[in-house]
Amino acid sequence: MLDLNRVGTIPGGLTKNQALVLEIIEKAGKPIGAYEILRELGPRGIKSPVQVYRAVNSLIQCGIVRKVESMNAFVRCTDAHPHRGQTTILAVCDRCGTVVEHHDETVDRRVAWAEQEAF
Amino acid sequence: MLDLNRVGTIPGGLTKNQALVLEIIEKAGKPIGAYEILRELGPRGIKSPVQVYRAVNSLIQCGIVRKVESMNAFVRCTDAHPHRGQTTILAVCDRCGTVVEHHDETVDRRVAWAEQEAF
DNA sequence: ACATTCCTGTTATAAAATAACATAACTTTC
DNA sequence: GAAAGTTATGTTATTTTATAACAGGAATGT
Ligand SMILES: [Zn+2]
Ligand SMILES: [Zn+2]
Ligand SMILES: [Zn+2]
Ligand SMILES: [Zn+2]
Repeated sequence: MLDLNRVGTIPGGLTKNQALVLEIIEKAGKPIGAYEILRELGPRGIKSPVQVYRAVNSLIQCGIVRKVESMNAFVRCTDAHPHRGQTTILAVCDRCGTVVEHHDETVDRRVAWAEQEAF
Repeated sequence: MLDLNRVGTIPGGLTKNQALVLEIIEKAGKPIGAYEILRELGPRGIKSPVQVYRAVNSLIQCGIVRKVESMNAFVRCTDAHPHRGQTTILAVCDRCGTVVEHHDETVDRRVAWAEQEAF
């Protein structure tokens, strides 16, 4: 499971727990915290935070989920794309909480310098 | 204390605790967590997390300290500038942890759209 | 079958942040 | 200067977020 060659695709090759967590994140439609995911999945057998965190981290590795650092929450990526090399900006709506992901090439150039300097 | 008209200036008008916390953040020279600040200031009378968080939040309001969300840590702003209206990018060095703050006008333009849409 | 690797479950603990309440200090206003 | 209002402080307890450590189970390749 967790095929790194299929980064960004909507995979059928997800683990049971990974699929469960992804389902909840998608259903939410906006950033959702790990413990809220846990509550939602309690009735379906997920009983501890580690299980959620493991699944979420796998999904992030896959490139289909992002962490919104400022909210300690996780959100589904809208389209299939690799997060490696391409810098992204997350815009979070103050009202409804919806997230729009920008793939800003200008920022890429700006950050390129930083990467040269090992940032 | 905490004069919002003097945002971004190196103020003499800081509270005792605010001054203590700022001193530690400055001495660190890189992002430092609230609980590490607490440990450093224990010998000087700061005994609880709330005290640190209160001071740090005030300093952020003043615009002289920033939170690095991805690290749960706080860093001194290198130069005096308002954080309102001007979007900034924080580049964190993988090796030494030093932070460089970019004031990217291009990003400003990009985000302007988002603000129009109430993001 | 055997070794390897990855996913799983469980318990306990760490790390980060806030809630709630009481007191002290500093300003205004009269 | 006394009363009232505001802001900073101290203290205790609790919540929220995240990881450590260990044991068992399922898949995969040889
Ligand atoms: Zn994405
Ligand atoms: Zn909205
Ligand atoms: Zn700054
Ligand atoms: Zn460096």
